[in-house]
Order: sequence, then C-alpha cells, then structure tokens
Amino acid sequence: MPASAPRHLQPRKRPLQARATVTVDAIFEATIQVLLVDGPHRLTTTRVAARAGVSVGTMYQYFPHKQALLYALNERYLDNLAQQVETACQAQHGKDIALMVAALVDTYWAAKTARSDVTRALYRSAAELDTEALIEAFGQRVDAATQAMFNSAADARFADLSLVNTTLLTVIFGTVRSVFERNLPNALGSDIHNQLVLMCLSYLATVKLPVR
Amino acid sequence: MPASAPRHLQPRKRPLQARATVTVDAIFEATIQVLLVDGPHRLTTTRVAARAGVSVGTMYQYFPHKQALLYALNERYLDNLAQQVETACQAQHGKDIALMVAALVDTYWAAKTARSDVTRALYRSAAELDTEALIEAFGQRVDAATQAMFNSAADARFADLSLVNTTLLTVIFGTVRSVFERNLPNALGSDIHNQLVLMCLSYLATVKLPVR
DNA sequence: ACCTGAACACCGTTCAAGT
DNA sequence: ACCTGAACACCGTTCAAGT
Repeated sequence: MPASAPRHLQPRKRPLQARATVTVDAIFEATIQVLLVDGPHRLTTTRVAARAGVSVGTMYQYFPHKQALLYALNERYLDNLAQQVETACQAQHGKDIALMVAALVDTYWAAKTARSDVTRALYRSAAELDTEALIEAFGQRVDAATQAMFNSAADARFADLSLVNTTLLTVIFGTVRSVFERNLPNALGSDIHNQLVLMCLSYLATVKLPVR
Repeated sequence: MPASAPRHLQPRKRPLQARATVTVDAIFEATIQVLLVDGPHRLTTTRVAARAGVSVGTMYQYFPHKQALLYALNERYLDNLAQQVETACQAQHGKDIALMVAALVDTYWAAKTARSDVTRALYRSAAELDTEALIEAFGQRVDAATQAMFNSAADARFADLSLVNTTLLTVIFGTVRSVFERNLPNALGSDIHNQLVLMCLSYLATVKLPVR
C-alpha cells in the first residue's frame, strides 16, 4: 500500500468540470513560474493567483493552504520521475548489471538536469513542508522497480539484494542532489556522473556472489 | 580566499559589549529551540525574540532580516562541522586509505546523527535562503582537508586525485543527506553507513594506480 | 552601545455574495 | 460547480524614544 498524502495536505476537492481542470493546471504552472522568476521568497498566494489569472479565493477552493499547493506540485513531479525510472528499469530487464546501473544513473541524472532550474526550485519548495510521506512513496516505488530489475540480471546475484539496492538508490539520489546543491560547473558535474557509475559498478563487483 | 557571506546576508553589526554577545547567543539558541519545538512554519521573528528574552528591535540590530539570522545560524553550524572534519583528517595523515575513508565517513555521519533533530531542522532552514556561498566555502575547506589526507596515503596514489576526492565527498555528503531525508529506520541507516564505506573502498581500489 | 515596542506594509486565509 | 475580492489576523521590518 503506497503511503497517501496526510489528510491536512490533501487537495480540498478535485476539479470536476473542464474549466476547473484548466484552473488547477494554470495554478501549478503559475507556481513554477513565480518560483523561478520571483524566487521562493516572493512566492505569495496572491502572486500565484494573479499569474494564474484567478482570484485567491479560487486557489483556496482547491488547496486548503499554501503548503498543500507545494505538496501537490512536488507530488506531481515525483510521480512523473518515478514513472521515468520505472520505464527505464523495465527496458533493462535480463541484461547485465553494468547496463542497468548506467541506465539508472543516466535516467535519473537526465531527468534532474533537463530543467535544472525547476529541479532546484522544487528541492527548495519541498524543504518548507513535510514531504516524508511523499519521499516514502516515491522511494518504495523506485525501490521495487530497481530491485526487480537487478533481480533479473543476467550476470550477477547478491546475498542481500534488498540492502544493495537501497544503498545504490540512496547513494545515487544523494549524489545528484549534492551536485545540484554545490552548483558545480557542468563539466565537473558530468565527470562526477561518470565516476558515480564507476563507483556503483566497483561496489556491485565487490558484493556480488561468485557465479555458479 | 574563503568565500564570505554576500553583503545583504551579513550581520548588521557585531556584538561589542559582553551583554550584546549574550544577546546574540541567546538569539541563536532561541532560533534552534523554536525550529525544533514549534516547527519551521512557526519560526517568526517575534517568537524567536520572545524566546530569547529580547525585543524584535534588538534582533534587527544584529540581523538585518530573518534570512540573515538563518544564514548566520547555518554558517556557525558548517564552521563547526568543517572543523571536525579537518581534525579527523589530520589524525589520519600517512595512514592507509581504508582507515581514511572509514574515519571520514564516521566523522561526518556521527556529526550529523549526534543531534539528528537539529540536523534536519537546519537542512530545512537552509533551503529557504541562498546558501551557495556557504556551501561553497564549506566544500572548499573540506575538499582541501581530505585531499591533503589522501595525498599522504601510505598505500595508494591516484591519477586524478582532485576528481576522486571531490567524487568521494559528493557521494558521502549526498548519501548522508538522503538517509536523513528518507528518515530510514536506524538499523537500516547504519547498514547503509557500512555499505557506503565498502562502496568508497571498492571505488578507490578500482581507480588507484598500481603500486610501484 | 544597546534595548524597547508601537506602527506600517504586506501575506495567508476566510466567507458572503455572485455566475 | 465554480469564481470573486474585501476583510481579518498575523508577520516582517522600522524608527523614535529610552537607558
């Protein structure tokens, strides 16, 4: 059972009519815009509403408070990210672990760097609210996808795949975040990307069971 | 030259008299208390001032705005953390890389988990402001310390120590943060800690030059 | 040099009134 | 079902007045 959003962070109601869906989408889009253009400090409800072309009252019909809006935004983002990882994992089923690791790191890295300004803005917005449930759900989903992938590897088996798998994900996600936080030059970032793949592979080579 | 705080985030003035130093310390302590007890959402200037036993006006004499206060708090914390890492690195000079890596990961991990509630609170508070200069300064300081340490290793040399070193730090810092973010059970956290050390060692074994 | 606290602009949130 | 915007409580920041 995937952890669902805590009650107090849930949307007040879902858009039913077509124009309401448009409204909600506009609000999401406006939130990102304000975050990018005006900065997290000037992300006010009135500003978002104005940019979305609706009144504050309308916003509050769908999101009981500002945090719920940011929560929903991050939920959307992580949902999309998890899907990308799942697709990438399925494509590697039965292959060698070297290909799997490369695909996993590449997919995650690419997804984060495609719009690095958005990524950074979302990392920040997430810090202002309680995203435990969100991270937890995302983690479990990705965990399941990568573990299934590694379990199908043609060239390796592991004594404790669950631990190895969680370690890999923690390291990969954390490293990517670290690179973003330090805002390293692009060239160095891509060097570290390569080193990270190498590192994961050395690790897997060390912990894998001898082939029978 | 260490990157110093951007002008707009600098303290308005430094405490000169003894009672002023007491005031500033009380403000820092109160900020952490409010952060922990009331949560980041209720971290208001009046609340901090009240808890510190001073008026808002007094706070604004030392910190031009709320962000400057949080900035100074994080600066303090990172300063202390960098010092701990530096000390640990110096203690390992000339030893084997296995000991070095273990000491590095242990020190960082221990510093972060000693008061995990404070760590988490600070991670959050940092997201609300521009900490690039802070992270940059911290990164460079630690980078220098660990690179000097690895350079003195008794049992290994590297073709590109600078890259290897930065990779290690990025991975270690990121992984620790990831563990905090996912709020993993303590037992799993310490398993990952061990796997992380193993991972770093496998990596170093792979990239080190053959002994002459 | 250091401290106070009322005052002001602005933000989050609500709700009676509208289509 | 969906939208509006004035109204209210509260927060960040200032500044004239005090020791």
